[in-house]
Amino acid sequence: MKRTKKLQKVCELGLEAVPPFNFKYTVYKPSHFPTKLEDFDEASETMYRTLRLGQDKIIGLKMADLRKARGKDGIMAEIFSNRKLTEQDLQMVGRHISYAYGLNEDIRPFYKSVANDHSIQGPIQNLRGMRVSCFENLFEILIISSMLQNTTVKRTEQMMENMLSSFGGRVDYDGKQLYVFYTPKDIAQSSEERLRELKVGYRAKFLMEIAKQFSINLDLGERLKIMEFENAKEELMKIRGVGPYSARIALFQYLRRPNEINFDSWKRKIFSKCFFGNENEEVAKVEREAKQRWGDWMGYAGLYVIEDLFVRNPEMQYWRKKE
DNA sequence: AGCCAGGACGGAT
DNA sequence: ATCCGTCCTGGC
Repeated sequence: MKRTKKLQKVCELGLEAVPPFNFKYTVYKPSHFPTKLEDFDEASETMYRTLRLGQDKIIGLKMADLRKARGKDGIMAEIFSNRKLTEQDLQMVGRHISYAYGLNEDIRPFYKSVANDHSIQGPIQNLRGMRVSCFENLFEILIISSMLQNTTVKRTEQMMENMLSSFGGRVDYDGKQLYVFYTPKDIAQSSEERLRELKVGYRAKFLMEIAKQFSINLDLGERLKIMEFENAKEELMKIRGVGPYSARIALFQYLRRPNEINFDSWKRKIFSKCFFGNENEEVAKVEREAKQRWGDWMGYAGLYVIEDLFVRNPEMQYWRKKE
């Protein structure tokens, strides 16, 4: 059991976003299964989230709407840490937040491109300014994708919690206790048998391989960011344990490619119902229809539909856990 | 008890 | 190119 680290407040960082910007639903996605890596406080509309900087610096963030503080679109981030931070460190934190939440992306071309599709206008009105969020690095998002594979969300949550409580760091700041994601080395130094005890099943082997890859290949994520999407997809699928499903998650979330979406079991049902009025249409048909309506913005449109559904029906979380 | 769902792989076709 | 058995766990 790792000791809890107390973090002290270092400073604040105001990060502007290209308008329109929806703070709440950019930093907080109701459809995402909860982990103790972050905590969204509904009452104060504040997002707490941890981040690792290099080997030994741990960051705790407390993020709020920049509009409240300065009347501008963006994020006001209070930064907590276990170490003294240099100017360069702060720049890295700022860049991470900006990229993770797509603050510099202009999403108006998306709205324009789907203006003729009636079915998406409600979600766009309700969530206007929402972007894809991916606070994870490539290693982390691939671990999460692996745990989403071939199982139910309920079990994914269990696997995440088991792995985080065994290998993750623990921090305490501003009255919140959160985990910090483990590093590739933390896993690589462990063993497949140990992972199996944490109920990750046959994934143990894959998780171990991914961890070993990333403990050698530290900048794979950055390399993929400057590649063509199709080449990046190929590179991702060279990693054992990463197939089309996981690659798509990484492409959509981490690389921010706007047309990627997996019509997995529960999304297939939702979109089948949405397009055809019944839950039973097959994946290929659902995918064809989505492509037809939303073209290259298929992933983004899907995100708006799903998040809107979860915002309006909080009980969706419980429905999905069974799927 | 046995059977199934959920991705990825690897071997067979 | 497509199909099939296998990996693992929890739920029926």
